[in-house]
Amino acid sequence: MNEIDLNEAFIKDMKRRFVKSFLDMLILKLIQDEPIWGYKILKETKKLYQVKLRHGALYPLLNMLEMNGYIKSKQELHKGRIRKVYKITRKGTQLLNTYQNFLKQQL
Amino acid sequence: MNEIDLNEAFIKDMKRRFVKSFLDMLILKLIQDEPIWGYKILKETKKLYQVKLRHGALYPLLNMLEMNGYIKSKQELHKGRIRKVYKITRKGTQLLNTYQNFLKQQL
DNA sequence: TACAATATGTCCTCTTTCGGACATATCAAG
DNA sequence: CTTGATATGTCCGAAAGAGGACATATTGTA
Repeated sequence: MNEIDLNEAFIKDMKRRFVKSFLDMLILKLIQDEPIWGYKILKETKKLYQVKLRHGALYPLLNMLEMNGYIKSKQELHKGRIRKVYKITRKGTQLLNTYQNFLKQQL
Repeated sequence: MNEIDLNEAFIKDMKRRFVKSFLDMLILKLIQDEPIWGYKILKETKKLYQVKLRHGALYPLLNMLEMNGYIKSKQELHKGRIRKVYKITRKGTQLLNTYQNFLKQQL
């Protein structure tokens, strides 16, 4: 492995660590951008972040975020299937702001 | 728990997660600031970061960083006790730069 | 002379996390 | 009419990680 490959592997590892630790915040950020449902989050993250997000990890996480009042779901019927479309709450927005301020301090 | 306490608890949790995921980078940063040995790192982090860093976690980490060529140790005799004083290598400095650039992109 | 501090190291168990399997239902396309 | 996509959910065994114990040696202090 040359230096460039090592660097790419390192960045990939940083990404992996970051997603592992702050997945809930990244999901919250996605929901803040636009109301979205679980299945679409799976597709979006696959496309945008090259992150293998398991649905078995995502759905419990979304339910937890809602239980804590950071997001709020609304059932929408779309072509015979029920979607749980989430949008961020004021409490969720506040949390995300605190998170972003925290991150800035780490630089 | 009121809102302020919740926020403080959240920041504390973010800190915990960050240290958990990027401890090696934080240690590397400390070594970059000035050559330092393990025991002093334990004292410094306790004082500065309010992080309970176990020596049983730190020493293997330092050895791993040296094995990978990011830091280099030099044994120094101080009042009859041997200290392994570490300083950062060029490879280590490059790694830290990559890490910091990565972090900036996460904002 | 015993206890706290300095200094570095390993090891083993408990807990947490992860990845994949199991589960269910509808719809669209071949 | 079966397979793939959409959509959401639980569960469990394996792997990884954390925390504290074990280990050793010297120095400073009460």
